[in-house]
Amino acid sequence: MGGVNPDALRGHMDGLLLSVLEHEPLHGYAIIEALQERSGGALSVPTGTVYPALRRLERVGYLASEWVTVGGRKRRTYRLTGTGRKQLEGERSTWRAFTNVIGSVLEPRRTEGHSP
Amino acid sequence: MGGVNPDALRGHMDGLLLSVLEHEPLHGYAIIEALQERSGGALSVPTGTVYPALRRLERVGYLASEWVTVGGRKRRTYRLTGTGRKQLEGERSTWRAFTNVIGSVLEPRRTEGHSP
DNA sequence: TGCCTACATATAGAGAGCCTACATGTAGAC
DNA sequence: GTCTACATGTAGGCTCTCTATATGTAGGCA
Repeated sequence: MGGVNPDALRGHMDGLLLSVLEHEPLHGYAIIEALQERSGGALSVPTGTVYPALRRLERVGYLASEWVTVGGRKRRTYRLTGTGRKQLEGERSTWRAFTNVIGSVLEPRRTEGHSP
Repeated sequence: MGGVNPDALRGHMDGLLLSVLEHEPLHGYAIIEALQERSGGALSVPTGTVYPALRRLERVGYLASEWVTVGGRKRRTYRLTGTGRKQLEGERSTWRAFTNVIGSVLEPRRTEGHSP
């Protein structure tokens, strides 16, 4: 449990972050919780990964952020931009292609398949 | 063609290499071709990735190698060891878990159906 | 009052592995 | 003799993720 190999996460973090922001803006801390919840507890992404990644995604224009104060606490709330939304679509089709490619090599007999 | 994001490959290379060696020993160059063939041309893994990776896998005991001369050409031929075979099993179940986790976050509640 | 936990953001530095680019060499075709 | 395919290998760079640390607020509780 909680056991996703960090190396394997490489290159998929962006899609995960964009995905949890698809329907509502969230701040970093809430994003981490959302990832954990959506994955059934399997994803525990440390703050040192998430905060820099969010800034990077904002820098390239996929996200936009603003400071919001709630109950005396300051939160930097991120939302998807238009290009971010397009990028999310791209991440999803890339993901499907990726799983097909790796799957075809790793488990040659299985042409398709998602669940056991 | 050749369109798998290098970053995404991180942490999956081992499984791919072990997998193509499952049923027969191969040398590095042939492994690269096998990866390309099995993936339908999508995987073009450069020599600078494969050769060091094979050495690493040998160092940790998943592979064993020997020099073979064929038609005047020297090949270092790799084969799976016993632990390598076990590791391959591990890589496969890790892969299934990984796709489930990422998939659950990236494409929530879409288990079937296939809309464009 | 002081302490602890949960909430919340951020950065520095390390680590690892995949890539580009280059170096080296043989065999066979033309 | 030159070119392509075959074949292996290393050096150095890049980038992302992680660990560890720093900072600060709010609320419960003894």
